[in-house]
Amino acid sequence: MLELRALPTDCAQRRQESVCVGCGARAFSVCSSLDPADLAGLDAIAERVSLKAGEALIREGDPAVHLFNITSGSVRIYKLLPDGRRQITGFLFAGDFVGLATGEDYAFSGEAIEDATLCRFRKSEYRALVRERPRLEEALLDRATHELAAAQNQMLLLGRKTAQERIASFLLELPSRDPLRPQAEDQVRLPMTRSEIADYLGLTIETVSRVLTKFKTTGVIRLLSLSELRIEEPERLRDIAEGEA
Amino acid sequence: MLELRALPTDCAQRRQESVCVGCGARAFSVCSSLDPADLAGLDAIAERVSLKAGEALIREGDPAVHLFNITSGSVRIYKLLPDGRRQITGFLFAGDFVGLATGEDYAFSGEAIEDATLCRFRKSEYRALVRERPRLEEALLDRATHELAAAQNQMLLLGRKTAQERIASFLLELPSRDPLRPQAEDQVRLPMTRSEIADYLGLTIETVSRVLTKFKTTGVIRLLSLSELRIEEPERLRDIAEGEA
DNA sequence: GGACCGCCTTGATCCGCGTCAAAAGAATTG
DNA sequence: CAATTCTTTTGACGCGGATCAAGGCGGTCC
Repeated sequence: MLELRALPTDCAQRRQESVCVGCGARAFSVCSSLDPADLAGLDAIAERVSLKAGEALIREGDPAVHLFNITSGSVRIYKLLPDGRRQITGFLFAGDFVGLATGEDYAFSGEAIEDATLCRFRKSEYRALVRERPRLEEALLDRATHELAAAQNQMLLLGRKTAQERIASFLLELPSRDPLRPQAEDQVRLPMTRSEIADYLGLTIETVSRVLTKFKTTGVIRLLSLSELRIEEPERLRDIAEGEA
Repeated sequence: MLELRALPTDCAQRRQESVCVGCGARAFSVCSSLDPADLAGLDAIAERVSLKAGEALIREGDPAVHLFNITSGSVRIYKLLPDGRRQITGFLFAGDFVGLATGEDYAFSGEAIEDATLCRFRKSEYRALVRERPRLEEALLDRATHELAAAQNQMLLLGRKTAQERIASFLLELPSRDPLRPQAEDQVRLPMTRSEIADYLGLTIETVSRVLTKFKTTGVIRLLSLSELRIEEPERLRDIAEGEA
């Protein structure tokens, strides 16, 4: 199947272009570094996948055969300890690449938080393509670099910040994440549950809930609904996030 | 100076080759992916630097002008909160690359733990070189990938493991880190202080000390000196690290 | 609309690890 | 080698956040 698609027939070309060219997430993804000609090459090996909320994308320990680009929705990636303790290592949105930190086997699991659509690539084919497209490789390295910096911030958060500081940091970082839903900086959408926030911040749901309540009663934020809030005093929240309060 | 060195004169060539070709850390670093011809190009832009224990390499917030390859010794990289809380995000050894997770400015500080030697590159020159050497870029992406996987493990550790589990994990990961001092898997050298271990694991020095004492009294490890220990029961330590004890 | 169910909030209690304090080693210096 | 200083160990105590336990609040499904 895949080999057929890669044939440079008019039909295949047209069919494929219609996918990537019209992709709403292209501008935010590594694909943006490909010119139209290269894009066809990507198209040729891309499969579209859609997931319902909660469905798994990859499972820790499985052989890493696929890589993904998220085109809409959101995804959580996480690691588990044998007794079930979970650490969510990232929330990913449209444009994000899944599978960078991957060797032979997946080192983490990934599931859709909300309904999501993705582009799926065979790792072997993707690597071959990357090797011929220096700009794509550069874009991947760039992304890896950003993720490493983000990971270091998260280590600082997990290792040294209090519960209040963690949640303040989280609320400030989130709104800038989903490019398909650009929102005012002080408007925060929480597509994930309290339990997921807790597992991302190294806390329990009770603590997350309590701190949010405290932020609410002190007027720093306002809860519009369970999954929507607004930052009333960004200054104070920033101070809290950096431990200056 | 650098321009001069890059001139392809016989003299410069010889002088440069003598550095990289004889480099004891080459086999473990990204440089290993360069063939002898390319190595000369790297030589041309490399400066050798040596640091005494405690000296700073880069400082968080400074413009990121240099990148480094460690050729001997060890380095700590860390981030600080305004009030001085420190999170060490990594210990680096010979062959490790410093500056991957770097944008315009350094996002972390780096200091030598022990006396160390490094190769220093101007970021702009290094990037230019990388662009012409796909294999080097590939090697960098590979390294970034591994560091990302390691970062996710560290997030799991910081977010969800107990003090005992953290220290057990740490003791198991360390011996494999310094390629210039290959040691039996059960022999662990600790070039860093308790305070640095604590700041790496999100604990206090007191807790680190107490847990090590406990491991000692229960016979899991034996302290040979302050900075040298031996794992007596690797099995049990592995169980503890994964929360199965 | 009522009953169920999953998620979230709130309260009471507990405990692992941080904090504070002091003593015991190591390392460094003159 | 004595004196100083820094690091590590050990002990007593306290607190932030986990755990345990209800209760509230939407949703969804008959």
